[in-house]
Parts: sequence; structure tokens; C-alpha cells
Amino acid sequence: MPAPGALAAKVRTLAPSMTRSMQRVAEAVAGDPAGSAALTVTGLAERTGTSEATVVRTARLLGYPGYRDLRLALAALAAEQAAGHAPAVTADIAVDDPLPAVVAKLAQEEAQCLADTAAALDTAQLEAAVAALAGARRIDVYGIGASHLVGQDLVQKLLRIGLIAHAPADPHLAVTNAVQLRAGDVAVAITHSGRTTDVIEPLRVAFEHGATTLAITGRPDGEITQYADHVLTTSSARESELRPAAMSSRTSQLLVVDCLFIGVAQQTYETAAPALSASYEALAHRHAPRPPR
Amino acid sequence: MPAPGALAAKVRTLAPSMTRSMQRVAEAVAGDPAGSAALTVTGLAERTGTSEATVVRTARLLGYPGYRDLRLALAALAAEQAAGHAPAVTADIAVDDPLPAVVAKLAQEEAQCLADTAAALDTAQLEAAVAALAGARRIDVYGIGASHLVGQDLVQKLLRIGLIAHAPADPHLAVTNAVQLRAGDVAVAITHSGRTTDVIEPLRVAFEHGATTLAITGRPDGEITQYADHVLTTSSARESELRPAAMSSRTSQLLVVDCLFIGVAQQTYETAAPALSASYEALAHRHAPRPPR
DNA sequence: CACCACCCTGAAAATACCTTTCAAAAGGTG
DNA sequence: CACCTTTTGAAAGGTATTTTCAGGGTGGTG
Repeated sequence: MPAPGALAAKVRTLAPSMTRSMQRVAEAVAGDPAGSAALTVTGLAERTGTSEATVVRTARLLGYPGYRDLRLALAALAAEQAAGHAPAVTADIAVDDPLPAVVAKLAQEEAQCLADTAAALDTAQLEAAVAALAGARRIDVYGIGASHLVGQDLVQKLLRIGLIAHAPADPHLAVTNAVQLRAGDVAVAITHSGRTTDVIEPLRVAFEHGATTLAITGRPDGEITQYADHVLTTSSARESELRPAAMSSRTSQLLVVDCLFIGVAQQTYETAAPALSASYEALAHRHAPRPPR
Repeated sequence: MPAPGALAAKVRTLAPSMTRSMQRVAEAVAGDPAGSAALTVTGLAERTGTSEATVVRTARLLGYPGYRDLRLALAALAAEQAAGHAPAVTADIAVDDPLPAVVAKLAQEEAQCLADTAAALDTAQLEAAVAALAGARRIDVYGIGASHLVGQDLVQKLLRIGLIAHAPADPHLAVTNAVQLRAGDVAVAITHSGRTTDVIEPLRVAFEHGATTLAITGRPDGEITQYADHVLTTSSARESELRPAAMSSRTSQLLVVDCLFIGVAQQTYETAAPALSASYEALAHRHAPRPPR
């Protein structure tokens, strides 16, 4: 059952896949947890101008067995907020914001994004993903645009602990690579929308060839998850005109990637630790001498 | 209705006036709020070896209209308690940390890193850097390893708002590019250590050819700053064995990059806004059709 | 433009849960 | 020991929640 703290994030993540009336309900609970917790199904249905059935459906979509449990989570969330752990709602970044305000808001938004992602991350899936990576014979990472950079980050890290990883830069190359994979190999796809054809294709191919497949996506209901053995959900921060969702998803994706990396490094510590120091050692001479005090 | 926090105290106060079975119930809820909140009346009655009626009576005595409301209060109390015990995650990430702890610690560390960077960022320098980028004829971004990915991120963003930017992947190419720059062009160097020769060189060349130069570095006293008109300082999070400074600098660098981007987008809003929408428009058909609800 | 298929939606039935009642059991008290 | 009071839980009664189902849209197709 999802943690209460992850609720606001979950609402944002799942809102696109909701119907209009469900969105109204989701908005109401996310906007006023304390108030909603005080209401019965009927009350909440009335307040949102929908029916009991819709309220229950929404609760289900958010990951609870029913409204009863959502209500408990809401009470818990309200308590957390009251205790000061309030997921403060920052204003959007505006065109005429002065730079210091931009800096503050950006930092705040990204921090919130990290917290949301951490709260919503399914550790069982993560555990499984780590296990797969740690034992992989070969790892392919698919991503395009900003997500490709995240993929490269993952690859760079995995290489440093002695794993064999690639992040093909173009979709054709990716599919070509995917064909080579088989059981014991791992393919990782990174896409915020969950619908990027150029990323879905190689993952599908890898999946069909028997590789273990992971998807890091902001849409756990996206097409990509059909071909993913394990799904790691990223949550995106509030979007604004200057900073669309696709652009802010990066922070969240990188956190997931870091978690994967640390997890794998832990599991393979015997070989990972020396490999890590060796790579830093090797880079030392690429640096200018230390500046004189 | 009594506040959740006062529950334990209320139990103690009222215990003497309770009958034996009610005391058993009161003890159970005070001793394990989280566990009790998960149970129905029937469940709690069974666990305490009493009946539903007794549970309800106890709830009444504690000041709630019925068990339903006591249960909500218990959930809230459990959340408060959990929040209180939370801030124990400041420790380093250890090799034997369970995965959920790793996630929490990583998120915490990165958030801290963001806060530090935002606080330490010199907005005057940022302002100057934004002005330079906004008016640049051409922008080069130098970085290697992880910093190269950050550079690519910056380039991708700048391209989307219609600026001309490149992030050469290899040091020779970088120097070759740098030679072409002159007044009105901007060169950005990204290096955590401030001593990475392969990044210093192109920046030096750009500097000497009259381009405006920016350095994004964690060491404002590093060699690189000699050739930088404007220096943007990144601060790195605590390092640990599994996560050395160089690896955690990324978060900080990306925040700076985002600030630069938003700043530039604001200044060139007239052209940036349509360019942004145009690029998203153009990518739309690279997506699979919306999932069928 | 008409038709069809599909999905959203809420009213109402069904169920689960909570609350109340009441009689039996336990524990005092004269 | 008889009687009364208090406590207790089984079962009835009442809400709240969940499920079902049919009407009403919506979008696609001929």
C-alpha cells in the first residue's frame, strides 16, 4: 500500500490516465487531505460532484484496496503535513521572476521531486532490478533525448564497477543491439512518457529474446510496461511553461539510476570496490597538479 | 474530538476508570497505533480477546464518536510517530544498508546538495552568465565524463530555445572548436575538480580568442577559473565510499545548468516560448498513440 | 451522416463494517 | 445465600463501503 507521503506525487503521476471525474476526486484528496479524511465516501462523492463508485475507483487507482484505506492514508498525510513535513506548494516559475527567485524555486522543486520519487519508489521492484543487473552478463540501456543522457550516466557508473554496459545512441543501433541479448542479459529502457516508440521497440525486442527487462518511466500504465519485467516509476515535479514535465523528469530518473547503481555496487562489493578505486586512480593523471595554496 | 497526539496520555488518565477488558483494548491501541489502525473492530476485538462492543465503548470513553474515528486518529498518530523517527537518515550509505534505506539516504543527500548549491550560488555571476548566453552568437560547452553529460543536457536545452550550442565529446574536437570562437561567442566549461586538463585547455583557447567564458566548478580556486570570466560554484554532497564526490557533483551541476537555462529562456522569452512548443510539437509523432484508458 | 462499439458514469443492490441492544455472566453486598 | 450491580459478548440493527449494471456519451467507421 503506497506511503501517505507519496500521495500527491502519485496523483500527479496517474492523473493523465484518469477519467475526468476521477481527476476531480484525485484533485480533491491531494488538495485537502485533512478535509477529505473527514468525509465518508458519500460526502466526498457529493463534494466532488461524482458518485461513490467513482471515489472507490479512484482510491483503487491510487493503489489502495478501497476508500476505507485511502481515508486512513489521508489522515496520516494530514498529520504529517501538520507536523511540519508539509510538501510545500511552491508557485510556478514565472517569466518575470528575478534570478534569485528562480534559483530558489528550482532547488525547491527538484528537492520535492526527489522526495516524491523516493516515497513512491517500489523497493520490491528495485530489489528485483538490482538483482538482475548485478548478475547480468551484459547490460543495454535504451533512452533518447534527455533520457539518453540519464542512460549514459547509468552506463558510466556500471562500467566503473566492472559491468559490461552500453547505451546505444540511435534507435536502429539500439534494436540491433537488442537482438543480441538473451536470458541472463538485462535491458533497461528509460522514457518519461512511456510511449516513446524509439525506446519501446528495442525493449520489446530484448524482451522477446529472453533478456530481463527494466523500465524506468513516469507512466506505470504506459505501453512500455508491457515489455518490462520490472517497472521503476519516476514522478515528475510540477510542470510550468518554462519547464515542461519531460524536462523535469530528469532529476527523478537520475535518483532511480543512482539507487540502482548503489544497490548493484553493494551486491557486488567484492569486485565493485577495487574497480571503483582503480578507475579514480587511472583518471588522476588527467588532472593538473593541485593548486598551490 | 481529541488530538491524536494526546491519545497516549488520555489512555493513562482514563485507565483507572476502565473495566478490565476496556483496559486491554486501550493498552493495545496506545502500544501499537499503527498496527491497530490496520484492524477493523472485529480484528481488534479478537486481538484483545474481547468483543466489538467493548472496542466501541473504549473508543467512546477516549472521546471519539465511535471506532471509525478512533481508527483515523490512530493512523494520524502513527504517521506523526513515523515522521519523528525519520530524521535518522543522515548517516553515510553503508555497504550493508537495506535498499529502502539507500533510497531514503540518497534522496536526502541529493536534496541537501541542492539546498547547498542554491544557497551558495552567486546570483551576480549567474546574472552575468545568463546575459552572455542570451546574447551569444554561438555556444560551446566543454566537459568530460559525467560532466560531459551535464554539458549535453545544457546543450539540448539551449537548442530547444533556438540557440546554437555544441558539446564536443572529445578533448581534441573541443580545442578545435574553441579556436573558432571569438568575441560574442560563449564557452562553458564544466568540471568538478577544476583541474581537468582536457576541459581547461579548450576553455583557455576560447578565452584567448576573445570569447566570453563560464566555468561551472566545485573548486572556485581551481586552475580553470583563471580563464573564466564568470565562475559558477557547485557544491557537492557528503561523499562516501560507494559515492565519491565526483559522482555526486552531478546533481549540483544540473541545478546550475537549469538555472542558466531558465534565466536565458526568460530573457529571450519572445523567441524561446514558440521554439519550446515547436520542439514538443515536433516530437509528438515519435510517441505511440495514447494508451486506451 | 448514421451506425456501432466501447468506455465512462452514477443509481441501486449487495456486502462489509460499525454500532446498538439485550440477556447472560461475573462480581459484589447485605 | 439471595439479590443487585456491573461487565461482557452475541446477535440484531444500522451505516458506510463496495460491486453490479444499465443508461448515456464519445469516437471511430462505413
